[in-house]
Amino acid sequence: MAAQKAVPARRAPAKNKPLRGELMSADCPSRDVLKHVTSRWGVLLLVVLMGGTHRFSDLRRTVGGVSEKMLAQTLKWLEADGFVARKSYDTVPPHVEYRLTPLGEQVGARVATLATWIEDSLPEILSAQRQFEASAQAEPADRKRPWQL
Amino acid sequence: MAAQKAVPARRAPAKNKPLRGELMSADCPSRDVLKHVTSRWGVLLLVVLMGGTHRFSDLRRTVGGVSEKMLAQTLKWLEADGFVARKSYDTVPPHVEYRLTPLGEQVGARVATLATWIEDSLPEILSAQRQFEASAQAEPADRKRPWQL
DNA sequence: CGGCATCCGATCAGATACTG
DNA sequence: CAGTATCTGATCGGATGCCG
Repeated sequence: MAAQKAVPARRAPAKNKPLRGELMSADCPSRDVLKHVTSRWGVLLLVVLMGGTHRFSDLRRTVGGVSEKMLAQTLKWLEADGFVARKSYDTVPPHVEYRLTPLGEQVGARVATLATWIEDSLPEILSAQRQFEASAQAEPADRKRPWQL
Repeated sequence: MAAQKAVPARRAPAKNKPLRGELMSADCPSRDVLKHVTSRWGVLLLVVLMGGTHRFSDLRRTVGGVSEKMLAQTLKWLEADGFVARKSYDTVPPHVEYRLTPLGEQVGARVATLATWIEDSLPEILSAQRQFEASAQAEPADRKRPWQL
């Protein structure tokens, strides 16, 4: 006997939300895709590639701080997920180009929207951060710490 | 005096892109915000909180696989960035509620858009993954593939 | 209940060196 | 130029235990 219910059916739909939430399942395959897409360099790579085809070294130069290893690694993830197409010209000095697939352009657009919003809203965010820090030390709850942090 | 240029001015605008690209700077503060928002649990938390106010244990139960430590950690990041508001009722059994701030709702909406797209497109993505794996072993060495998109 | 502190293993990520 | 391989340090992230 399966001890547990066949389908836990992530609880009754309730009156709550519009969120499909299969993503909340921990074993949902979406998690892996999300991981690649939202990875440190995945986001930046998708944004850059929204601008068109780029070469390996090109990407390396454009995305500040990325190492060759992580660039290759992340490109492989995105390629395996079907978001990036890799084209290799068999010339003397190797020449490889990367571009988004149609699928990649769709996810890239959404990632770019997020990234752009953050950039545009950075002033507000930084302001909110300062406010938080200020009120954080303003209410140490019960003055348990005389010293600042 | 500053030995280096005051403002490297991330290169001429060129004819290139709509990408502001301050994000590509490696030392851009946006990177940190992006890191919190796109972190493993940050994404899921924002999506869940788009559905309204939730308690700590509530979130713990809803987001499959998250540990208390990471939940607390991620909530703190998001709170410090001004995306999440934490409200603590001083009752006997502690009662703490988390909800999105107006700023958080904006970033949350974009994150949710991305997450939703991935869920909806999962069939296509999985299909693309299989295609890749298939053609990957079909061209083990130097067999160039006419990359079909 | 809602945390925080600690220990510890797993994974990430960078520097370096080497290959086609 | 475009990677791959390896070694190592940093960080992530989970389990446990304690406190308010």
